[in-house]
Amino acid sequence: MRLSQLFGKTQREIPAEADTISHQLLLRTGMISQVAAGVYSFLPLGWRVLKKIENIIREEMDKAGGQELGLPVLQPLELWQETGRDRAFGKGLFTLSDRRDRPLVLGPTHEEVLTQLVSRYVQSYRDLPKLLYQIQTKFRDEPRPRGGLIRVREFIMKDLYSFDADEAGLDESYNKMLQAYQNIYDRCGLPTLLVEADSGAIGGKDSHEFMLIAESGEDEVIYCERCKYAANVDKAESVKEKVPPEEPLPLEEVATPGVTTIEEVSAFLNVPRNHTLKAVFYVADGELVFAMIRGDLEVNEVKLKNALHCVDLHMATEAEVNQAGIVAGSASPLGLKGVKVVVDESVTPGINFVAGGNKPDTHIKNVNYPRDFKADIVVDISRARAGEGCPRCGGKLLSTQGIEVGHVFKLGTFLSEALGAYFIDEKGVSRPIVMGCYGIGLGRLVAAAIERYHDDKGIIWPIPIAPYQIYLCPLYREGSQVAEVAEALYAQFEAEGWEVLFDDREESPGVKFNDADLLGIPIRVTVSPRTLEKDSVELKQRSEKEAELVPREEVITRLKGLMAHAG
RNA sequence: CGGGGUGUGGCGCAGUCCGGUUAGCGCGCAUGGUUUGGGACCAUGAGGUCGGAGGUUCAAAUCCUCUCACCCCGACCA
Repeated sequence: MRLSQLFGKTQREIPAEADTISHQLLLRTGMISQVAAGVYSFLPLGWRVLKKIENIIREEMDKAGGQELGLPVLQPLELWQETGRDRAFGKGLFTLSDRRDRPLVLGPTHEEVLTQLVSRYVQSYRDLPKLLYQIQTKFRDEPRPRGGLIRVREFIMKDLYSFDADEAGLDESYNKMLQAYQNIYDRCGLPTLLVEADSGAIGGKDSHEFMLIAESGEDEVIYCERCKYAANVDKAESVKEKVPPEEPLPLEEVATPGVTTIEEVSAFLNVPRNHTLKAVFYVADGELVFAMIRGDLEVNEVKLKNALHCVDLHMATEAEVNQAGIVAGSASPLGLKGVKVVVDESVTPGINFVAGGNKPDTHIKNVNYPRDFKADIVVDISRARAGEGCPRCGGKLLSTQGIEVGHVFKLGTFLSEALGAYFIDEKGVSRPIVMGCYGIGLGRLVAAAIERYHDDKGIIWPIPIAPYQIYLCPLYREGSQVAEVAEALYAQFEAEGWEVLFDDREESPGVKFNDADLLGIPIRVTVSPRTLEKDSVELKQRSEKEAELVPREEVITRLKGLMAHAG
């Protein structure tokens, strides 16, 4: 491709909209252009990167036994009502009506349509297993799109769905996909971490995410420094600091004027924070919930949501709390009525806790479970933190930020049951198909790659996903052979099957070099009067500091080496 | 949805508080010329309903009201 002909050009200045590095670079390089919040056009350069990734994904899906198909974006809302997932998605679902006022949705994912399709073609265990996938545009009305391609409302996604006869089959499909995903990231040159993930209120038993570790990542990952344990903080478990049980003492009311926070209680009464009880109020699907946790810990809302099996969960407002006759800041589990009580496991050992008195300026000492209060649910609802113990090996947990670049789920049978996707097994018994689903957002992967591979000059593409592999950079001067040599090299490179961005513009060296760096093309080949004096060209890898002079007759060999090395 | 911010040629910004003639600067773009190893220089030129609607005024980018869009933080988020 001749750069002079390319649609799109680089920008010197950082667009004001962009805060994240990948967003800035995507805009400056002319790879994407914004149309609306969370909606982007891809220009040729950006589209090429996307296609590279798409091809790698397609190859790995096929290799794993997947079959590609096409599914509609436009889907009847009715289908979503059958599985009840219209409620689960809520406002995230883009909806519209046709001319006859039939409600439709723009598919945010395709389990419903595909499961329905599969139910028409799969009747026997002999028709299973099946791995079916699509690479298509999906729509989700995110509350807040952000970070360029990191979180958008319209996006291209690869989704594979597995259909198996039983759990063992699902496990096998699941493992195949884990391997296929690993291959994809390896081939893209992107190191990822496999972490346990929350499957949401709807998911089945297992779920994993692939995380690209990056400071700008919006997810927190908890991992063990000793063993392989790694989990999204939403899901992560941890061994908390133990507090030795104590002999229960009688309850005692104490005056605590103006004291409300755990910090203040601890200081005022001179008790450690892990001897206090923290009360947090939530509203779960309209019902007030009282969550109780040790004072030094924090509530993990995802865990709480799962424990409650609710769709909507938010922290209660002071008004909502007061309405129930409870004093926020001095809330007590004692004598609570008409409120669901969820108690974290940290609270059950008999420790003489300090809890709220349920009237202003009062706390109660020596509160113990279950002597003094009852719980509707006792479960782990605590947030794991770095420094705590690994739930597997007891080692020390660490924390880092990551970008979610893949998510796989064991769905189970709830969808096949809802949509009537049954098959007849060997014994003639009708059973629901066991499902899994496996997604990768392509655009996000592009952004994640840039977050991972860039410097202050621009992008540094790994060769397999670079829009072009070679940046051919002639520095023209009248009366020199530069133009002829460059043209010859261009033809030669293309004949080798390499993808070449030929900077045939009449620009100054500075402009060309800076654009080459900004665009992040892995290998730069410079031809100038200076190099021709020595019958050479200059080779420079974007990832390396130093350039190198290479005799002309050796260029092809050297480049072959670089290409092979980079896979 | 709550909090904060921004809308002025393709991009980045000044001008708005305190209304006043042809709305300015840098980049980019066009033409001509001089340049050519890390974002060159000179000259000439094109390009703007000042987000939108309404209002105040002799006069509005500037003041008032309403509204829209986008960004950031939070809530939210398969």
